[in-house]
Amino acid sequence: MNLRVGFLKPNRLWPLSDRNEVEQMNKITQTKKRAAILAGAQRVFGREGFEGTSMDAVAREAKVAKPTLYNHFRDKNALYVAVVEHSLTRVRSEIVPPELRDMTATEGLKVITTRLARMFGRDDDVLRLCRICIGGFDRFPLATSTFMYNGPQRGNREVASMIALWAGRGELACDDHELAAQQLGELCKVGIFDPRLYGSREKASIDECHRIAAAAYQTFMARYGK
Amino acid sequence: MNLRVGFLKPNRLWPLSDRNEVEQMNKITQTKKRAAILAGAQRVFGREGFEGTSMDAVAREAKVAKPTLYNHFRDKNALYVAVVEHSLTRVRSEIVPPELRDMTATEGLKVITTRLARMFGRDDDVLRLCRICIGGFDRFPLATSTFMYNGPQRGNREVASMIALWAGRGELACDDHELAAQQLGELCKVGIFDPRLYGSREKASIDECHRIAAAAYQTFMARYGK
DNA sequence: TTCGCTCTGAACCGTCTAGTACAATCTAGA
DNA sequence: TCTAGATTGTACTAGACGGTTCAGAGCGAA
Repeated sequence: MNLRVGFLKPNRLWPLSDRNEVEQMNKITQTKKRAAILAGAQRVFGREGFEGTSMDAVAREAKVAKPTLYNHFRDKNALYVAVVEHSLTRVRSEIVPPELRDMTATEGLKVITTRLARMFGRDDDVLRLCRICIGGFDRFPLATSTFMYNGPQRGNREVASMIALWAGRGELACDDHELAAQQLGELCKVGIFDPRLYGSREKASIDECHRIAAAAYQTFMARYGK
Repeated sequence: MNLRVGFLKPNRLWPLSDRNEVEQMNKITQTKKRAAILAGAQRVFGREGFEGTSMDAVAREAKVAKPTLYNHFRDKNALYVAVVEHSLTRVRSEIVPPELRDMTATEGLKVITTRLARMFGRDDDVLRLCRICIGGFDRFPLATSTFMYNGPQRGNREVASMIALWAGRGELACDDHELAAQQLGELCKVGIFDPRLYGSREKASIDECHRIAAAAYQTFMARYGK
């Protein structure tokens, strides 16, 4: 792949700054195009991996002309990183909503396990994002570590802080909150995430997600409940 | 990529059958070369993915001339599938050894969790194989489903049958052996497998594997122990 | 309408890569 | 030593792909 940075034409969009107000007139169309490109690229990258994805394929999937791609993103690498970041912001869908702090451990953990199982079993964006990051860890270590930090680790920290809260209230018996949170997360993947990751099964049904969530809850409470 | 099947020269090796006895004289060298190619290809595929891997790179890694690659494997696809199969046979390293049947649940589960955690935290071949299969699920569904069937699913079945055995002896309280086995497996990944898969951490230390195994054991026994 | 901008489709360039051809060299048995 | 087959290095072909160029079309604002 040619990594040479092309000549920066002044009308290119990617700096996205230093634009006078007149240029805002087509902004809506532009952001629409940008969104279409990101969505299309996310699908193709998730399916084919970084090297397997051609810019022509992205253009086709996004129903956009190829120069438009390069009008919005400097090159394939930039598009890739943008896809990771974009997917991440969409995925950051509160596993731990604020109202959880007012719930008891038994109530709150039911909410958390249900949300987690549903994410692992049914969210296609999460799946694609994971595939993309696994495939790109070698070429884009920064994007991958951003994903790890803002994705799984952030989720774990949030769950761990809830567990700490409940433990502090005497509702759970747990020393290592971090470990407990990770165990809870893994328990919610059982049978519904890995097979999807390897492409060998379809999206789980809502019932199945509930079943897995309930099993995770039971096991977790057997260990850390009071 | 050109998928056209090339002309089959009669001295090509890949049918690996219909060979007269005289041809066996160089068999040792051949199998050595073949092994070198598979090992090298496994490394490169695991690092770079299918599309990111060039046959020249494999030849370089395996310290072999490019035509030798094609002397052993019809094309890149065949090499890829062979790598998956080969890694699988190596990886099929008894998580559930036969002597487990004579152990009690507490003893046996300690063995199983230790082996699982060690595999997830330290085995590079397993890691590469997972990456390869995740990256190739779309192009090689058969290879991936073979991997799922002979890898994770087979492991789960073996663990589940042991759990059933112990439950039958009254040492565990467990109805859904399959689910329990899957939960045990996931618990042994906690914090040591996913980060490696995403390339964001190194191999776990033996101590850390033991810690994770012990935590998995405790949680599992809290739920299913008597 | 004109101005300024983006989008489009197609053609194009340079590079990389899968796979092949070939002639020379090596290896092991007879 | 002879021989058959495997290996090697190099050079080649055909096609795919990243990225660019260009002329023209669409569109909102003044």
